[in-house]
Amino acid sequence: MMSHMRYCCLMAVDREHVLRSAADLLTRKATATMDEVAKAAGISRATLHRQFAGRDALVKALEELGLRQLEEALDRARLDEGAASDAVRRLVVEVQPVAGFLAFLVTENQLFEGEQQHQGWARIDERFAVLFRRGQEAGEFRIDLSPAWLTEALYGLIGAGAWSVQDGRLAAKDFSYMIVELLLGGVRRSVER
Amino acid sequence: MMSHMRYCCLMAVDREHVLRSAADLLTRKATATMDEVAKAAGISRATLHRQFAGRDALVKALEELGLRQLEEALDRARLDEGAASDAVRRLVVEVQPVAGFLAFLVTENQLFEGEQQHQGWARIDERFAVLFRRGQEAGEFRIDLSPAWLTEALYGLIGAGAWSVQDGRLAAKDFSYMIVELLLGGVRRSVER
DNA sequence: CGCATGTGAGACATCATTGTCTCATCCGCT
DNA sequence: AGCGGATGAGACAATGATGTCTCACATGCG
Repeated sequence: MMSHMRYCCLMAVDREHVLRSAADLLTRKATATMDEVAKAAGISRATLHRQFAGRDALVKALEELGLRQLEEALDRARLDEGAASDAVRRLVVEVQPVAGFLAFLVTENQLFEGEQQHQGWARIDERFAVLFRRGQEAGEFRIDLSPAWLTEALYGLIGAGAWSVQDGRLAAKDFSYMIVELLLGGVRRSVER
Repeated sequence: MMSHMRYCCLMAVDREHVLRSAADLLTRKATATMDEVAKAAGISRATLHRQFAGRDALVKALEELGLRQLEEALDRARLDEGAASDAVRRLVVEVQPVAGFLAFLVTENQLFEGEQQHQGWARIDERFAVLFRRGQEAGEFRIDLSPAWLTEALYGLIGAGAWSVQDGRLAAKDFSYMIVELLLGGVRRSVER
């Protein structure tokens, strides 16, 4: 099988592109139809159904790809090296390309009503929290804001950033600066800056 | 008309309660059925349909009430009085009761596909931005983070907070502290604290 | 008590979405 | 040119949501 690695128009690439546009669309309009998702991706509904059995399969694939890419971004950010502040900076930079995915996943993850919290998500939560805890123990971060809250807050900021970029209210090149500076330093002017 | 102000079980109150539970539910599960919305509010689907012609009417009412309550919260916060930092603090405190609404509105507001951005929303945006600009001009806030971004970021933080409280990851009493401290001071320890 | 109003439960037709199918077409490859 | 694989367009039934209806019941009021 797979004797020909040449693809007709696009193939493995297409799958990712489809998921990317689906995430973009579903982030804004969670009730979007399969037909709308297909059109947003520039393919027909038939092809969409060939790649993903149904809406559930699409969302699951969306989660898997998003979580995987997010984990890869965290790997690249080397969260356990150097100063925690710098690690946060690297983290946001690496996360930017997947920020759309992250925004979607954050809003959609509790969609799993009674089921257990997707464990892949818990792992990512933990990696964020570990970083913040490390910064606290190193005396670099304040200790009156819990790692769990900082994790949620960073999700929120990244989502807001992705959102703003998508709407043209924020230049993509300012994405990481705006997020990191606000998260680390806050809005208040301080003498040490 | 309206000769009897006595209500059977609840009436005007009920409407608000319905909208409140609808916001809570739809924030978590945007694809929720009218039937689910009705059950979440503790009423029958028939009654829900009597109060709101359909899903669109429900969402529109949701927006109107949410925006109105949000504006009222901003009024109470007296954003133009005293130090900008204190105004931010009052703002978050006043917004907390409507944070669920706000989280819903933020995610759902672009649901209006081609139509114009709901103008009521633009007004609220502006009030936030004015506050941040005032803080900057007073030398209280740093000037390298644009008021527009700070507005979006605060939405994100409030949403994350509402979200965390709803899931029990954050105590309701810590809501405003966690948000305000992070927004104003950031996570980095600084000498002036 | 009798009436009016609002409600819950359910039946029902209608509509939209979904999932599956077929068929014509296009493109890369041999 | 001929072939294989993938696609787009559309038909189709099945499913689910929606909107409207009726009826029985409860509650407040005169």
